[in-house]
Amino acid sequence: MGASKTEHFTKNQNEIALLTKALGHPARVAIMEYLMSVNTCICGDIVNELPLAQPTVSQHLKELKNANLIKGTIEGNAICYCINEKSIELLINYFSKITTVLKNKQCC
Amino acid sequence: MGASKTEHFTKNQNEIALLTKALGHPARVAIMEYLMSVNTCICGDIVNELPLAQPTVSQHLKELKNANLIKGTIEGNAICYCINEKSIELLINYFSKITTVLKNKQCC
DNA sequence: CAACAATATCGTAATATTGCAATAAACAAT
DNA sequence: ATTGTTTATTGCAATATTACGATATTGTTG
Repeated sequence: MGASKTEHFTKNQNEIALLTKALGHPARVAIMEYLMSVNTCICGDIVNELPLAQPTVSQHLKELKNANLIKGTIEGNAICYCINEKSIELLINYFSKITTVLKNKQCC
Repeated sequence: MGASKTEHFTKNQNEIALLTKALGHPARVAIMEYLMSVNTCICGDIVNELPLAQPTVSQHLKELKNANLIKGTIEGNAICYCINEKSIELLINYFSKITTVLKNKQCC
């Protein structure tokens, strides 16, 4: 069918899936890394950094913003993007919880 | 076109994207959480825990295994699955690196 | 070996994603 | 007001994902 049965899963499971899905594309990982690499918010020139056409980059940015992984504020003509630290921390907490639980197991 | 231009991105970017993409579905997050919730490897009955048909679950397990997020070893008739701690740690390290870098910025 | 149990694979339909050309929208600057 | 710059939206083609019924595979047990 192709449509995810999101209604069968918990709110938290859907939230984690939304975040990780948004990161689940090399172009979007590259965007995050570029936002990370420069020492301020990025106003413009994200497109020039990627091997993709402008509409494609715009679409990827939209998805990242939709998942709350980045924030974008209009700065005159351009738009300033930067990483939403809270989402990254949420992911770190989630994965840390997993490893903590796994520490108390001895299999595999 | 629908095909990701993976060849334009770095090996690491593709690796992170592969891992996060594999997690980017609530059913697969639920599988991870179930593997985490019980105190041993799971032999069988993952299907009963999910609101999805057996072939669908099998497919999701295949994708998680493909991304190296879980390990599966044949145990007689059943298959023992458990989380691959290394991949989780890889993700924690990656996201931790991001927050560390962000700490040295003052924008947004 | 036949019957059963647990997983995997195949085939297929419904839907989603990816990518881009063309175009629009919003603002800046001359 | 016209021109240029930056970002978003639309429309569409190619491909990928999701889900599951039917069937195959593999190992267990009587």
